Amino acid sequence: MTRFSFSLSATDGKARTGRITMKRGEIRTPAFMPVGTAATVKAMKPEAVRQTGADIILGNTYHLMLRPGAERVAKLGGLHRFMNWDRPILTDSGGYQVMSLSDLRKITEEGVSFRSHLDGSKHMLTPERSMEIQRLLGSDIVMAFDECPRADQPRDEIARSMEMSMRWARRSRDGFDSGEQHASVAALFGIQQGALHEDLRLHSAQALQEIGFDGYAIGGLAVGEGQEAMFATLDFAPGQLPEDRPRYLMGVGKPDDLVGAVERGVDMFDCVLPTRSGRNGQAFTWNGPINIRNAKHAEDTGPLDPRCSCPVCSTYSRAYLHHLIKSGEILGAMLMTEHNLSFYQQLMQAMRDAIAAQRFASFAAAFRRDYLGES
RNA sequence: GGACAGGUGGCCGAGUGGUUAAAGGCAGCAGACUGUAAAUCUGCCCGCGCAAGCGUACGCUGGUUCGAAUCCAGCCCUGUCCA
Repeated sequence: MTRFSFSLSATDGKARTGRITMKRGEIRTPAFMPVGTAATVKAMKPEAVRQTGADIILGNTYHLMLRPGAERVAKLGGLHRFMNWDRPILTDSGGYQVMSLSDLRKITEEGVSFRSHLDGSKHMLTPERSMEIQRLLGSDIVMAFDECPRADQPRDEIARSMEMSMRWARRSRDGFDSGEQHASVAALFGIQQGALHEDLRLHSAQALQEIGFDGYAIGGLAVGEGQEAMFATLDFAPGQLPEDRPRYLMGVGKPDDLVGAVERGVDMFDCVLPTRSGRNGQAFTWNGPINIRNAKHAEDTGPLDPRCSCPVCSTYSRAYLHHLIKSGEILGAMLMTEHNLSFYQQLMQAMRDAIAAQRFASFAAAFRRDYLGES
């Protein structure tokens, strides 16, 4: 059985649909991967995550190395067995925490030293250690260790950071390959940086291709630059990456971000939005996001979204969800998360179908009309 | 009937002469969330006004004072205890 293969079944404009085949299962693309940072997609049982249509979920190197610890997870049989998810898992390398925990870390050429946000203890993350942790976790898709810089950095800083991330990509490749047994079943993705600059993005794409990866991620977007700037970058960035490899836009995004990115040639996504926003009372619908806390839903007996086929929409009213979320009830977070993840998967399926049928442009236009309220 | 304690904005609760339209919390009304330090965070929250501002307001009535939620008197009410 193949370790990793990617095949396209149809393209429509720049949009592509196909599948990634791995030992633990298939990933239909374009794919949305729910985020399960700490060995759990928050508020969801793994079997419920699967029922939403997810083929693959995320875990996080940084969080899992702190708690419960990578060696402990390995001792317990790996992340899949630990959390009861037997399909592919992609693990982020800790690169995002270089940005999100910027007050708690120090960057050197060697790597990044973190002070734990849990207990203040010191931890070093290098490309080599990140590869080792992801191997101990038993990750199927391992991400190279990179630095994800904020959007507001000057060009010089973006260039310096990107160059270092490319050196770290080389070290990630070497570190990954040295774990031969794991490398025979898992895949390694490189991460393009360069923010909004076309020449830096190109330079980064070329550096990654010289090293060679199973897939290529677009990093450093959706970090505060705004959708217009992100789309402007996506007008060229995916095309700088190999056509025959999956292209993964990291950390994105809102439903309209996903449609716009697929339109520009992206194959994979992950984002905390459907899970986090769900817990915070925001539901995504074909007619745009709604805040279920709003008083106007208090006596609304209808579902979150009449066009949604998820178990939540076929069973529970907006009025009930309004009550649960306002009351801080755990079930509210569970049901909102389940709906949002289901909605995201229905959106991905609709995009895959539209590409296969060569009608992506009209699908996207209809989606925007309903979702954004455009005429 | 007596002795204590207490009555503050929808609720709880700080405040004991001016810097008090009155801390803080809750409730309420909105907003944000993009490779998860997030079941989190932010704003508004007496009335009128875009605003400056004006008007009301700390149980009630009266008093002291330049000035009172804060001091004094009487009254009303609540709680606990004693009869």
